[in-house]
Amino acid sequence: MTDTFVSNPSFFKLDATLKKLRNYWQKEFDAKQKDITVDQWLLIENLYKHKKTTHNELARNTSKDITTISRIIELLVKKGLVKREADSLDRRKVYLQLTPEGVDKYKDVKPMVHEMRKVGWKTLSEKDYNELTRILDTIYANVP
Amino acid sequence: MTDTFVSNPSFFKLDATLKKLRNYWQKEFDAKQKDITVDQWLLIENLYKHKKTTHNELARNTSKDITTISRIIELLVKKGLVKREADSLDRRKVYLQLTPEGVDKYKDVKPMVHEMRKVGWKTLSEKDYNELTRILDTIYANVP
DNA sequence: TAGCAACAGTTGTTATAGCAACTATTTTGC
DNA sequence: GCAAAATAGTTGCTATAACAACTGTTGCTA
Repeated sequence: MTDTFVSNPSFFKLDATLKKLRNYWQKEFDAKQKDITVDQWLLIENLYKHKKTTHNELARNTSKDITTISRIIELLVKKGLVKREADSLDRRKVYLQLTPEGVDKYKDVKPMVHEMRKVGWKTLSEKDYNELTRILDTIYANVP
Repeated sequence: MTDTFVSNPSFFKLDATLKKLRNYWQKEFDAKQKDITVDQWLLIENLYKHKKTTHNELARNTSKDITTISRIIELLVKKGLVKREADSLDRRKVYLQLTPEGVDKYKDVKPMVHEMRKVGWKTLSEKDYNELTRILDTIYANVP
């Protein structure tokens, strides 16, 4: 591993790519008046897959801070897309799940997300995808 | 390009990796009481390299919104690390440059940044780095 | 079983991200 | 020349990120 390449700004490149993707997604959401943010979408997607989870599980699944989850969920509840349900045995726990409107939102937005995911990859191969996954997983594992 | 791999969450992985890196850097900065954030560091690094730039140039160089630049610079000015200087010809323009304290901060923090950059890459090769760069650049170019 | 640690979640605060609207200049087009 | 457009930067607002401190609940253990 040479010095020059270590000094190269991969942090910057990750950041720039992620911002480009996030802005693209958000502009498409706004253009089609989906009335959600990218991160709100990520929680909706996760709640659709897991049906019934706690704040903690959602935080782990999405790589988000639990305080951030708490605040995004608050917004989704206000929008009527998510409902909270207290655990009858452990009164500290609150289960989260999509409302019927939340499920509708998922089904409404899902196709355009699928198309947008294709856009970033249109000139890349499955091998590229596996390489990216491998490298990012390795960096993730290397960092304390 | 198969459907399954398109639906895989590369967005999520980028986000998670970047957060891991950012949190690691921030914790190291805090532990050694450098009294800066990761993004403040990125601006300092950029100002050290370019000596004298405008808000606009800095925004382009760092892939940050110009309003974000404006606010981070405000914090750096308050800390005495950056100074603003009006252009004598075009009174709309403000040049930014590091103060002597800003240069000291750069030289103080630079070595640990260099070490931290190594940490993420310790089990990866230069070929991996080139692959990551190529793939991220391609995604960046693919996204409108 | 009393006390305390651990756990689940919320709230306060500061920072970054981005859009819209704004001021103040400079440039352009006629 | 002068009005309109473009440019440089700031401010207001909402959202996400993360830490610290907080409430309330449950589990552990001396």
